[in-house]
Amino acid sequence: MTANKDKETGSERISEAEYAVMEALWQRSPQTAAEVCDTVCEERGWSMPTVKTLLSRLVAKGALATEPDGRRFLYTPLLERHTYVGGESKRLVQRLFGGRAAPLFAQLAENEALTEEDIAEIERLLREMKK
Amino acid sequence: MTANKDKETGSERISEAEYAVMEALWQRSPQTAAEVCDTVCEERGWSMPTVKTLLSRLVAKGALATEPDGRRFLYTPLLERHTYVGGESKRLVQRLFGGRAAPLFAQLAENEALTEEDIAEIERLLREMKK
DNA sequence: CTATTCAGACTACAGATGTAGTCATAACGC
DNA sequence: GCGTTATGACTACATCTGTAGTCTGAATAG
Repeated sequence: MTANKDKETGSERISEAEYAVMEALWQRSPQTAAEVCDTVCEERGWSMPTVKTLLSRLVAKGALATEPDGRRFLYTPLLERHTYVGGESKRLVQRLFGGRAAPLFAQLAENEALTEEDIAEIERLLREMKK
Repeated sequence: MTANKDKETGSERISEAEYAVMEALWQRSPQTAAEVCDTVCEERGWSMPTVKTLLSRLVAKGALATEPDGRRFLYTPLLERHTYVGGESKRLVQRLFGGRAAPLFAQLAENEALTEEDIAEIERLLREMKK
């Protein structure tokens, strides 16, 4: 997985369209191209060629693995959702908040992006962190 | 400023290179193109034409205003840093965390991206929010 | 066995982005 | 007033991203 990790932190990033495909496969994999399209094409307004392109690019980026199944491939993520999401979060914090999380939190609080459930959850996490 | 706000939330986004230019002008404005270059060119490895292009694109996007000063322009942000940063934060949360902030917080906590100062600050903010 | 199908491989193109070069001219300096 | 200069306007090109079309042939179906 080390090589895969390099891909994530290197210059090849997963684009937003590619992320939508990854999300579908994180939820359920392995899947064929047609199955992925069933999952995302209606909601994204894509057609099958689009999905196939994105899958192909993700394979080239090392984010997906392929397993032949008859004449088609079964696609499986090599890049974990957790890894991707963590990288993107950290990147935003570093890029816009000087690497500090508190200003981000303040920003979200100010935008009323924090629900009561969020607050309760964060408090619980803070308590755990103090142990 | 309403029109400007539309620009931010519309399809025209500020790219990363453009953001670097904005950051320089948020720190100090108005500035001329040459002054902006003095600020960012060495650190980014850019030359003057690059900065000029980015400034020009930002003006076209409505993020910067120009004021003639002799044969050159003084550039001033129309898009506030606060607005931009808030939009990007919200966008990440919506895109990767289903619109919920707590999972983002948990992610940052897990990545050891939270300093003790961050935690203290967040606790303070939580207390204020409960008033 | 044959006809059909479907999915990967390959291609296309527009727009966005990153980085930079060229040129004309109004402003500047002497 | 004249020569110089700096800067905006315009252009260039490579890469990335978004979206999709075409084609071939191996797998599939009958």
